[in-house]
Amino acid sequence: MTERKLEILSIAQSLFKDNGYTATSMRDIAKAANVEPASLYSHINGKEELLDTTCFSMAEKFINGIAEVNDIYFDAAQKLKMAVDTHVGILATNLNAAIVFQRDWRHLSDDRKAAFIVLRNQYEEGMRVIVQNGIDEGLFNEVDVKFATLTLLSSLNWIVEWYDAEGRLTPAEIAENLYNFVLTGLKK
Amino acid sequence: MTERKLEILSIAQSLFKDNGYTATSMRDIAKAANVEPASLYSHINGKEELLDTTCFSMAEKFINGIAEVNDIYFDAAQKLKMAVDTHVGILATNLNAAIVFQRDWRHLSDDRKAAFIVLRNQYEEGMRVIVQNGIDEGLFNEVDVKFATLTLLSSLNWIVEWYDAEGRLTPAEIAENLYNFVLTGLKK
DNA sequence: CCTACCGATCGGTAGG
DNA sequence: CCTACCGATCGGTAGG
Repeated sequence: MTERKLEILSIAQSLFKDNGYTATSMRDIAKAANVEPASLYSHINGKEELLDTTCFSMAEKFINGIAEVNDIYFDAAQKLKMAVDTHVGILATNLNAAIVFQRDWRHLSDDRKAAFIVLRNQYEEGMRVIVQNGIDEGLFNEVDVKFATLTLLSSLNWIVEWYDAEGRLTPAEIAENLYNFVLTGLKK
Repeated sequence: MTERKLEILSIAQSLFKDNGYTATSMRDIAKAANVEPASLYSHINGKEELLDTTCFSMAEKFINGIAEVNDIYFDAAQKLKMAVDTHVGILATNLNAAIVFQRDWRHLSDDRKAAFIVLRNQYEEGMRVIVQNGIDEGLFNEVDVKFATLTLLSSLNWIVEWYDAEGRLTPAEIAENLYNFVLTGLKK
């Protein structure tokens, strides 16, 4: 990927984040990139490529992250901490792309969408393994694994809705708060 | 609101849920309603009215729900249970509208969006009050209230992504699982 | 990276 | 609820 292509991708992600993929036109992207609309096509094949690259490059980061965590032989509590840390880190350092990845993958073409969902399920499965490990090791309560993992992931994913790089919490602090909350709950 | 208008609204919500507000055209809605596109305008003022009505009628349901909970003088744990129950109930019985409400409020016009955000903050504040009550009453740990409420709400909101009316869990069971999870966490 | 332009589709209106 | 139609905008191409 050339530098200019990366620039255009980054500009597009910022616009997609603000207005959504569908409501962002190639003319909007061109304007933000200070070129004529037609000029974009010497760098990219079309609008969907921008969405596709965003969704799949993010999916790859998440899958590599969870694979790394599950390759290391610590107990489930430590693995969970690492997974939460990694997840929050990826979101925080790729915030625009993360929002697009979460919100607009539905607008991929049918076959690409199917491929995306496979990766998404793969990641969720990696998380479920950690929760199941925790139960097997006697560290976690005997919760409904599917349900608990979904709830955990929802907390992780919602971060993009309020995370602010200039806010009072660093990604590491967010990850720690989240980990503690998921582990011990509200009850005194 | 006439019966036919409600029908059109319901059809629109179903299409918005599948393809998003922006990617759904008036022609799509007309086709699904078995009328010509121009005929829709004898029932509604325009496309945005469909989104507006959806977002604000859902917001109203949520705000009424939390107000009702906070008006009843039980302890924070019971209030939280009621709030979770109510929230899940509203999502489950208005699933299409709930998805649109969550995903597409960003496409409201600027002033309506501002009004919407006020209502949204009002609801979040209602939830924060419950969490704060719990801490004050010595029932909950001294968590970061803002953070905990956001995490709680994320779990509640994410339900729409996987809830299935024909699935194995009823809304009441989902609410109970969620409440238990948020209260006690994973750790044994 | 530009000028010039394409066919398709958009939300919406006039008038009945 | 329909026919007929509007101006605007869409993603993208031809050719340089």
